[in-house]
Amino acid sequence: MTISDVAKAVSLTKGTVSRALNNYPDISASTRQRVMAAARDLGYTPLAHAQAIRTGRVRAVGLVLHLDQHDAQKPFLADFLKGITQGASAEGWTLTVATAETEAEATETYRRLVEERKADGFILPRTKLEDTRIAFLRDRGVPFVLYGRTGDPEGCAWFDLLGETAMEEAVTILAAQGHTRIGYIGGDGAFTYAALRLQGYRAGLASAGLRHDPALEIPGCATAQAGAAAAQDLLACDPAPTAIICATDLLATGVIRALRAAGHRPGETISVIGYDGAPEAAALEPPLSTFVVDQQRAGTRLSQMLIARIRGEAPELLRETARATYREGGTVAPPPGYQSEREDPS
Amino acid sequence: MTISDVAKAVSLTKGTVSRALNNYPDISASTRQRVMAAARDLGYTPLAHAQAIRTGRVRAVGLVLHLDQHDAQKPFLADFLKGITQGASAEGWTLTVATAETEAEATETYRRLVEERKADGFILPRTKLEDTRIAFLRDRGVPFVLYGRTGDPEGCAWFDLLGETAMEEAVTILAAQGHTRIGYIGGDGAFTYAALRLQGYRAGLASAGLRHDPALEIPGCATAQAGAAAAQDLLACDPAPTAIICATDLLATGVIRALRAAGHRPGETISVIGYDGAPEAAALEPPLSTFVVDQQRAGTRLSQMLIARIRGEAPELLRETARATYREGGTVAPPPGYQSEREDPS
DNA sequence: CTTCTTGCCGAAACCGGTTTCGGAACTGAC
DNA sequence: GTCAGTTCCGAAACCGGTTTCGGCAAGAAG
Repeated sequence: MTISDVAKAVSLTKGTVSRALNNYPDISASTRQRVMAAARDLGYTPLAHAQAIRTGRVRAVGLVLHLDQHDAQKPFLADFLKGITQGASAEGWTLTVATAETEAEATETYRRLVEERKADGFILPRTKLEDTRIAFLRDRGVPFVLYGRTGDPEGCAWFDLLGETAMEEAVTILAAQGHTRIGYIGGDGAFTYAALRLQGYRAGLASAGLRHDPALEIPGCATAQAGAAAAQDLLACDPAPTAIICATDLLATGVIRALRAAGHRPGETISVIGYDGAPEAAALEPPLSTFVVDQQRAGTRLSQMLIARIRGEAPELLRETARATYREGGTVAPPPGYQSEREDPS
Repeated sequence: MTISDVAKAVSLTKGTVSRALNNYPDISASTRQRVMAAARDLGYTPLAHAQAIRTGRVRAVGLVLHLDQHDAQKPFLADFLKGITQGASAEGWTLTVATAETEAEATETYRRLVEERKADGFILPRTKLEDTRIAFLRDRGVPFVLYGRTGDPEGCAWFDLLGETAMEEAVTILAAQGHTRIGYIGGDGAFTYAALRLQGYRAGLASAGLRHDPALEIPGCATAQAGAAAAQDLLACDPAPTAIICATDLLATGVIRALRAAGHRPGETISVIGYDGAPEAAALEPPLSTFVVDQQRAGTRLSQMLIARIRGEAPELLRETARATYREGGTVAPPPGYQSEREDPS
């Protein structure tokens, strides 16, 4: 069933049918109706690649997953993909997925997808402060949207969650419970989110009127093991923190394991707050108190924004942030022996 | 950089260049060398969609993820995708991903992908005994490969794991520890894997010389909650089972929660074996003893087989199975009070 | 020296769409 | 009644490849 078949059915030329279906203004309303009805009745759908040869658009968004061994993105991948495909298919677009392990392999993959034109643009997850992917795509003039922010935002569109706000809120929550020594275990500093969340932690301390002790701040942790080791270091401080904020739930799982091994009971003798809303952390006993990210919505917005970007929208107009919502688990409690000083207006 | 540019550079026509690059026999070796060198130097890569218009192939494998709320596939998705894309990209193919929540939406999605020709064939995960997707694609003559088996294998190619063998092995392992009353909690009966694993459980009982008690067999569980409820039912049996085999790790997490709530200590007072190798189950304390599935390899084989199928290989020649490997966690122990009757050759 | 192959490449059709261009028919103004 | 301006569609070029077909030239056979 080609466009020529439709043209024959309505006794028009394929060029006219094409213009009718694409809402060209030089087609009369009656003809347009007739063509559209015939196309529907005959079950005609244009071949995406046949259109692409002239329009240059394959109507596909690209996503290259960076799957090294410790990828914190894994648990949310299904929701994220669901969001992307929903946003894309609402516009008649599809999703092309590829994977890469190293940064070099990733660049090579982008290059291949661009040259073969398997995608019209890309969603870039896990952005870094200095990101070679951005440089590469910017250089080639390929549209892209960041999931996260980056060092040089020139010409970049993005969607991101305000991790810094969440970390600040975490400090506030813990301070309200009476904690004064709050530790922080941060993520890999190459990623933008890690820097922002660390800033948020510090801002939270400041606004809570708490002193910033560099010894309680352990950035640069990428794995659950690293989180566990960092937790041990924090426990060795004097005085030890009574609460620990983790930049990711992955770190938090390692932290909780280490705390248990050290004889602590998270949610009783010590408090822990994570970030992500990972299912692994929700399955713990007690469930981790954490900030839940709506990955599906992120995916949807990203694909919508990317399509807009490809259609010519200025990147400066495509910058959006959202907030993660705090989910009470069971790992937050007042510090041991703390007497809540209730407000007493009398 | 088009094929015409290459043709101009070597003073040939684009038809000749095309034939040279595609290894047609009527091109002299010297010319072929010259063309290929020029193409490489100029950085020429054919546009996939431009080729597709004549060849009818877009060189893309399709995958429609069935993401209802209780999708057991989520945790492995990253590995699975990694495998698929690696198998595909080795042949110069890519992966087109879509999602669907209901079966009707899935069919509609397949239809759209087929009509727009966004994929040349499909990998069908989570096969059912009676699968509407198979009927649909078979009817349309669209190539596909099953991840799992199905009721009517006519014209089907597949890759699958021998879940039945694993379940049989699970019984054997538990019987060797001295268990005689071994419960089984099975998955949703609509899926082929559920029926096969149940068969494997029964076969294991038979070969271990254990009586099959229907009361210890609770099939049709889809969620962790259902698993927890089933565990409570099993504990209410008289005598209660001393070990429980779960068709999936998802069920096992619910089972273990219920067992704990009932005062049991998995790995001491009761034994549990799962299946899948899910990270959530590995994060438990103690880690779940389970059968680990190499999802990445499954993905790789599936994409390789699908490409072969699309190239014309007979489906009967594309049927392959693999085995899940048992991973000792910490949830298996002899039944309480059981004295191991050691082999005593004296 | 013919004639028949064979090897090798050019020319052109083709795939299924989109887009440009030009002209016929109709309209309205004078 | 003429003429300019619209409206609307046909014709054909075009996108970037692939594939078919035919023919020229060189080599082999007689």
